[in-house]
Amino acid sequence: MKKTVLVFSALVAAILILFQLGKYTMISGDLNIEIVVAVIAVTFFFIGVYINKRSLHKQGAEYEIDQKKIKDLDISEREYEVLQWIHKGLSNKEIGEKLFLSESTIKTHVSNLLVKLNAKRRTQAIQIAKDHKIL
Amino acid sequence: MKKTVLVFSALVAAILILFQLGKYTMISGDLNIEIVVAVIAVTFFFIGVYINKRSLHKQGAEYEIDQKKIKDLDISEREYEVLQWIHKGLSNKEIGEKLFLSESTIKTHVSNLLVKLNAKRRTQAIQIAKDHKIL
DNA sequence: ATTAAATTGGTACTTTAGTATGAGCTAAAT
DNA sequence: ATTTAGCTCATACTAAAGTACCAATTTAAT
Repeated sequence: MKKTVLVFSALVAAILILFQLGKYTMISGDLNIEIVVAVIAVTFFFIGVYINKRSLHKQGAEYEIDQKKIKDLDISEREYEVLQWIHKGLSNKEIGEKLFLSESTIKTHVSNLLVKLNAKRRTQAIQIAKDHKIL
Repeated sequence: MKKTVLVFSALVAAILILFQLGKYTMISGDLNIEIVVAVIAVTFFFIGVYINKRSLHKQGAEYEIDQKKIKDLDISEREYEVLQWIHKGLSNKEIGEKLFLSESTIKTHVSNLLVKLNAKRRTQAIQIAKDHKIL
C-alpha cells in the first residue's frame, strides 16, 4: 500500500514537471513541440508498464479466476474447496483434517473432481484446472 | 506475431494522429496545451499497460527459473526432467515412457526429488518447487 | 410438502505412489 | 587407474490414491 502511494506521488510529480518543462521550452523556443510530446509519451508508456507489472505481481496471477467456468464444469463449493487444497499439496487425510471431514468424504470429492475435470490423477487435475483458469 | 504487428501499427498511427491533433488544436486555439498533453499521456499510459500484459502472457511466467537454486538443492539433470513431467501431471509410468526408462527408475528419481525438496508427496513437491522458482 | 442436488461417509477393492535396499553401468575427476 | 557421482533397474514392501457402490442427511428450490 505504501508503495502504491509512492508510485502515485511520483506519477503526479512527473506530470507537473513535464507540464512546466513543456511550457518553458515552448516559450523559450529551444525545443519544438514534437520532442516534448515524445518525451511525455515515452515517460507515460513506461509508467504504464511499471504500474501494470506491480499490480500483476501483487496478485501472483496474471488472470482472474473464471467463476463461470467452475459452474460450467459443474464443480460444487466443497469440491472446489478440496481442489484448492489439492493444489497446495495436501493429502486426502490432511484435507479431511482441515475441513473436519473424513478421508472417505474427501476421496469422494476428489473422485468426482477427476471426472468433472477429465483427469486421471490429482496432479493432472491441477494442470487442467489451471488451463481453465479456475486455479 | 501478426498481433504484434497490428499493435505496433496502431501505436504508430496513434502517435501521428495525436501529433497532428495537437498541432491543429494549438493553431486554432480551441484547446489548451495541457489537455492535449494529458490526452497523450493517458493514451501512452494505457498502451504501456497493454503491451506489458501482452508480453507477460507470451512467456506465461513472471519470473525466471532459478538455475542456481536447482544446483543448491542438489537436483540432477534427470531429476529435474522428471520434476517437470510431474508438474505436467504425468504418472510415473507415463514419465518412464516419455523418457524411455523403466517405472522403477522414475520411482527412484521421484523419491530422491522428494527428499531434496523436503516434500512428502509429488503434489507438495510441485508447490515447493514453485516457491523456489525452479518451475 | 416433495423433489433434486449437494454433502457426508462407509466398505471393499484396484491402482499408483513412495520407501528401502542392493547392484551394475558409465563418465568425469583425481 | 581408481574413486566418485549420476543413472539405471529390480524386488519387496507400505502407504496413499482412486474407483465402485450404497446410503443417510441436509438444504435449496418448486
